[in-house]
Amino acid sequence: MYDAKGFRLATFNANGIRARVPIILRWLEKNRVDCLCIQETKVQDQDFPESPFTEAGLNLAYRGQKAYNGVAIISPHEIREVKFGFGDGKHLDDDETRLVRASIQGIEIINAYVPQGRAIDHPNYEKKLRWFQRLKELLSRDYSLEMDLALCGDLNVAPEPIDLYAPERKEDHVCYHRAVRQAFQELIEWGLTDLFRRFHPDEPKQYTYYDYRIPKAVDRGLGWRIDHILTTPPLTGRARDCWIDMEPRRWEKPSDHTFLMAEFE
DNA sequence: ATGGTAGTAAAACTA
Repeated sequence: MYDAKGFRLATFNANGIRARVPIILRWLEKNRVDCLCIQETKVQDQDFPESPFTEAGLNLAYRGQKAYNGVAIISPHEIREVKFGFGDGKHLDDDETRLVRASIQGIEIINAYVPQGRAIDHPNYEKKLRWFQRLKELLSRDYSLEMDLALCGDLNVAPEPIDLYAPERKEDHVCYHRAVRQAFQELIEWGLTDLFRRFHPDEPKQYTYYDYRIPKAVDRGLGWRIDHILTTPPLTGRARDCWIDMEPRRWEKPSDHTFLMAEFE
């Protein structure tokens, strides 16, 4: 059922997991990933829809809060060493519902939902930039470049002009402003590879997020590549492909089919 | 058109 040699990893912003359970189950049936990282579950732990997944033989690790944030990992394998937040003793705000770490089949997983930032002159943007700084510190403290590590999730940053529509009009947007792009680059400089871009250099209009307030955003190509899978050198070496699952009009809403996937040997 | 809608959860917030 699952390829014993290979490992398939996916990330998905659910925007409310309770509304997405049927979609996720159907998607998992078709895609058979070894690990699915989810952001924006928007549900308290006591209300998390466990049984649809456990009855399908899947294991879960999740932490959420009422209405906002929330992260989860779903896997057919044992999910080991689950940790929430940065573990730096700071326990700031909503860290524990934005960051979950685990080890699955010997691969270290960091599933992150980076704060969106609201506006570049809003305090939340400072928080977002600090969040990237803390991610970098987390990498230095708890991980090494020799590990099989994937940092994935909704990082809320489009790294390059090719990664969003109308970049010339988005320079003051919290997901494209120079400071947040620089923060992303510092993760890359630590030694991670933007796996999607490695397999699709210079390929435009490959987006993982479409604002559902914009009519026909998918058809009009009004999207952003803000969800990412970043890998350490040994895991990059094992990677066979990375792609965005887009099957237009198969689902009702843009967010229903923007899974980012990677396959490793 | 600096708009719009989706989800959560019960009026208004985040994205």
